[in-house]
Amino acid sequence: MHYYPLSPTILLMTEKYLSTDSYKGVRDFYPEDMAIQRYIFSTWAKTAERYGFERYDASILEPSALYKAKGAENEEMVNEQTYTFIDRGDREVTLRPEMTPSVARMVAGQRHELSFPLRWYSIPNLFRYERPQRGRLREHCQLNCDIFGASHYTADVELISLAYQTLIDFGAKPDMFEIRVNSRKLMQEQISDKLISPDLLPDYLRLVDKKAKISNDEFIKEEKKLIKDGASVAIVINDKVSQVLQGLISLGIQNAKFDSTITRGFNYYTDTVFEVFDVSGENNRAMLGGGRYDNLTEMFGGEAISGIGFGMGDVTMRDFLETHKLIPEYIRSTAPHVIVIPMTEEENMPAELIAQHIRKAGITVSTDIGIRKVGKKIGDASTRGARFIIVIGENEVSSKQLTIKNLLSGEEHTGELGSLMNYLDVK
RNA sequence: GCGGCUAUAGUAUAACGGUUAAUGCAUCGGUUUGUGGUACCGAUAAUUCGGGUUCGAUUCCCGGUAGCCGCCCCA
Repeated sequence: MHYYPLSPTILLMTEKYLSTDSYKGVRDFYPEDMAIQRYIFSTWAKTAERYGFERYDASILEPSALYKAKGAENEEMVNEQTYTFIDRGDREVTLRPEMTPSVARMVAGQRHELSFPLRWYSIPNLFRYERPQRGRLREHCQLNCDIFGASHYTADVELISLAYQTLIDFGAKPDMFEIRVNSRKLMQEQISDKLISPDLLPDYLRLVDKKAKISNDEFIKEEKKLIKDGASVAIVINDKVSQVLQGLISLGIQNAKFDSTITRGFNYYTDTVFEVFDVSGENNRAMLGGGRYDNLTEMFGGEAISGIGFGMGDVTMRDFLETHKLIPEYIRSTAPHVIVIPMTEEENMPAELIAQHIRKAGITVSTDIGIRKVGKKIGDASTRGARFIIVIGENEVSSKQLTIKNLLSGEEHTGELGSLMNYLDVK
C-alpha cells in the first residue's frame, strides 16, 4: 500500500493553495530550531537570574506615542520602520520595536511601589519594518537587562559584567569577543562648539559611528567638511569611563576597552554606551549594545529615574554560536527518552497504556502509532536519538512480559513493566 | 526606502532555445510477513508567479514576489 504526504490530486492543484512560506522577514521554528532557541533563552535567563535580575514582560502592543515622544527624529523612525496601525477604537498602535520604552513605562508607573535599585530582565520579541538581511529580520528576540535607580558607576560595571558573563556561559572564550566602551557625556564635553557647530554634531557622531566601515582617508575627508578650520578632534578617555574599565578588570574582565567610535544610534542614551563585537570577522554587526539613559522616565512625569541597560538579539547570538561552534550537539535532539512501538494497530492502545504508565514516572515517552514496519520504526527511533524502545505485539499483550531495548548499547531487559522502570532511568 | 546578484523536487546541486529535466541526501515501499543505524532494488517528488519574443521558453526580455549582498537605518 502506498501512502502519500499529500494525495497526487492535491499536488496537481498546488497553485490554487496558499503558500507554505512564512511572512517576509520572520522565521518558523521547526523543532530543531526551537530547541536551539530554547537553549539560548534558558541560558540567558539563568545568567541574568544569577545576577539577581527579576523577569518581567509586557504586551507586544504599545500606543505609538510611546515611541514618538522621544523627539521628531524618532517620529520618522516610528512612521517608516515600525508596524503601526489604527485599531477599531481609533487608537494608534505599534508593535514594539524595542523594550526600553516599555520597561521605562512600567517602572515609572510603579515608581512609588518599587524599591530601588531594580534589576529587571525580559526576553521580548520585537518587530521592525525593514528590509531583511543576515542578522536583521522583521521579528527577533532580545535579552533585555536593565538596572534602575543606581547612578553609581558600579551599576555600569555590573551590567557590562552580566553581558560578558552571558557569552561566557555559552562557552565563549574572552578572546572571541571584545567589549567597546564609550560615553556620550565624554563626547559632549570634548567636542565643544568651537570645533563643530551644534547642528552638525549629529552628522559628526554618525560619521564617527561609520569609521570602522570606511577608509581612513575617506574619514578624514568627511571629517574636514564638518569641523571648523584649523581645529582637530582628539577624543580621550575620561575618569568615568576609566573607572568602569578598571572596575571590569578588577572583576577579571580583560577584553573591554575604550573606543570613541561607539556612539549608539539612539538619542536617549546620556552617558556610558557600549557594544560587544565578535572578533572572528564573520559577523561584523554588534551582537549586543546598551548604555545609560538618565532621563527616559521623565516623559511620564515625576522625577527622573536613572537607568542603564543592554539588549542582545537572538539572531546575532545564534550566528555567533554557530560561527564559533558553541551549540552542543545534544541540544538539537528533540526525541523522547523512550518510544513504545506497537507491531500493528491492534497494539496501539496497549502501547499507549504503557507509555502513560512511564510518563507518570516523569520520563519523556511517545508511541509510534504509524503503520510502518517494526524495523523502520526502530530505525527511526534510533536516528532521532531516542534512548530506549519497547516493542509491543500480541505476545507482550497476552503475557504482560515486555522487553526494553537500549538503543545505544543494544542491551535488552525482559519482565513486567513495573520491574523494568529502573532501567529506563539512565540518562 | 535605494542599488546589485539570484530563484530547478522536502533539501543540496546538474543540464538544455526542441525527445522522458539528471544526481546525492531525505521520505515511502521491498530484499528481511516481530527488532535499528550498513548494503542493494524500486517509488513519490521540481523549472517562483504574471506577461512578452519565438514554430517552440525551464533557458532570452520585462514586471511581480522571495532570498542574498551593499547603502540608508539600526531599537
